[in-house]
This record gives sequence, structure tokens and C-alpha cells, in this order.
Amino acid sequence: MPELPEVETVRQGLETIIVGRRITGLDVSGKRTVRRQTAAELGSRLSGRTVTAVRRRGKYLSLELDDGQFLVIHLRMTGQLLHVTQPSLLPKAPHTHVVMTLDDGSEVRFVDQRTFGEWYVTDEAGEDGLPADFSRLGPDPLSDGVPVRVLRQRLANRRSPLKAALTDQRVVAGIGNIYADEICFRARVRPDRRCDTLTSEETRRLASATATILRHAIRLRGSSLRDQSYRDLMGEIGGYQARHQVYGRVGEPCPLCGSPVSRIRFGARVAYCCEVCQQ
DNA sequence: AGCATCACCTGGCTGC
DNA sequence: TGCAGCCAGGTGATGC
Repeated sequence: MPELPEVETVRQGLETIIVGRRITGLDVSGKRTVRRQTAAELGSRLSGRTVTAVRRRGKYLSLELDDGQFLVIHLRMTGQLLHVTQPSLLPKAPHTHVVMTLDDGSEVRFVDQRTFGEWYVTDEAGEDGLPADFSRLGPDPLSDGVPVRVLRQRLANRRSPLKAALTDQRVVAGIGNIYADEICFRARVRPDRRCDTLTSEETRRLASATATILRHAIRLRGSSLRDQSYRDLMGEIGGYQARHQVYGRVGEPCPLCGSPVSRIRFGARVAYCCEVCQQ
């Protein structure tokens, strides 16, 4: 599932191949990917435009166009962007819902098995020069950082479990299921701890673990799980899954103390953790 | 306001 | 072996 490190890896790839390129065509075959406007409107607003920048906040991608519009893409759970340099040699994969053609003849294909992913175009910009809708999102740990005092203030009055807060995109943008569990493990705090019981020291460790884990995961180009639904723009899988300490490792020894990793449930959620090392 | 729950969707897995 | 039913999971809507 693409979270911040995976989306950032895709962003870096897109930046390389698309900035300065003109969009020459858009073929929308899926019914659900484009829902805020018609496929025809999306196509006509993108055609002929040149991409000037590719930016990201949390899990959202924004392609800036030369007329001030933004093409916003969210991969949700199974969305993949693939760059195909010789389209005639590579048949479209199943679940290909959008094909965007560039002026060098290459294609960016959007493949999304579960059709939760979304594409839309907007011209409403926020103060930060990103699409206005992004203002709902909390700070991006990579581009904005997560100062301890911000995290402390955002967690102090919440009664929900820590993992629910970490994956709430209004608190911090970009953390999902995998990295929330890894961050909690590194900070040695249980994912089901009530936020308002966290000590300053624990919050400090959470802020620090967030930065460390996300940066490391980006260096390794993200995590691909067994279904390999995450792949980068060139179709390559990531490398961070080998570094997961607790996520998906129920029963395996905790890297710190050796006791088996637990899969705990709270509310409708599941999390992996070491019940000895994490309090 | 803040929190919980559900809907959205498909393929793979589990258990009978 | 076959198949029903569960599970995964980010986000927005809805309900309490």
C-alpha cells in the first residue's frame, strides 16, 4: 500500500520523466478513477499542457501545469503509475484505467486493481502553491518536518489510540498502516496507547522515529508487500520490506528482545508490535 | 468537536 | 476440490 515513502519514490521518478513534457493525450477507460469531473473534461483540460513540477504532500501527488492547473493523483491502496517508453511493445496490464500520452511518445499508465485511486484536475491553489484541498492535511514529515511541539500539541487532547492518530492525515500527512507500526516500535510505544497518556519523552521519540523511518524507507524506495501491488514508475519493487521490524511479522522474534511479535486488535484495527518492548 | 463505523472494491486466502 | 465468506486498507460520509 503506497504510503509516504512509496509515493515519494513515484514522485521522484515522475519528476525525472515528465517535467518539461507536454501532455498530448489522455485515455480514461476505467469508470471510477475520474469522479470529480467527467473524463472528457479532464482530458480537455490536460491536453496540450506542459508539466512544470511534480510535488507531493502526504500521499497526494500534484503535477503542476504551465497554465496554473494541478493534476492531482492519489494511488489509494493499489494504484500504480508506470512509465512506458515504447507503448507498442507492452500491452496494457489488466486494470489499466488511465493512459496519459506524452510528447516524446511515451505513456504514463495508471493501473489500479481495486479502483480506489483517483485523478482530478483543479486550479485552486493554497498559500503553499499546492492544490487548495491539500490544506486539510497535516504537516508532511519530509518537506515540513514534524517538530516535537507540533506532535505534542496534536496528540495531547486525543483519547483515541496512538495508531489512529498517526494514520490520521490531518495530524501528520503520509503515514499509513505499515509505517505507523514501525514508528511505534522504534519509539517503543504501543500502537494502542491512548494519545493523552503519552509522556513528553515518548512523544519526542515518536517524532524522531517518524523522521528516521520514513527517510530510511525512501532511501530503499519504499516497501512492496507479498502482493507487490506497490511498484515504482519503472515497475521495480521496493526494498524496505526486508527492514520491517514488526509489520506483518507475527510470531517472529522481536529484533530487540526476542519475544514473539504480536498482532493486536483494538476497535476495528490491527497492529503489529512487541508487547515486551513497547509500553 | 471528536470519535467510531461504514462504504467503496477486488483478489487471495481460510475454513468448512 | 469447491465455494462462501473474510480480509486487506485510505479516505470521505455518516451517525452518535
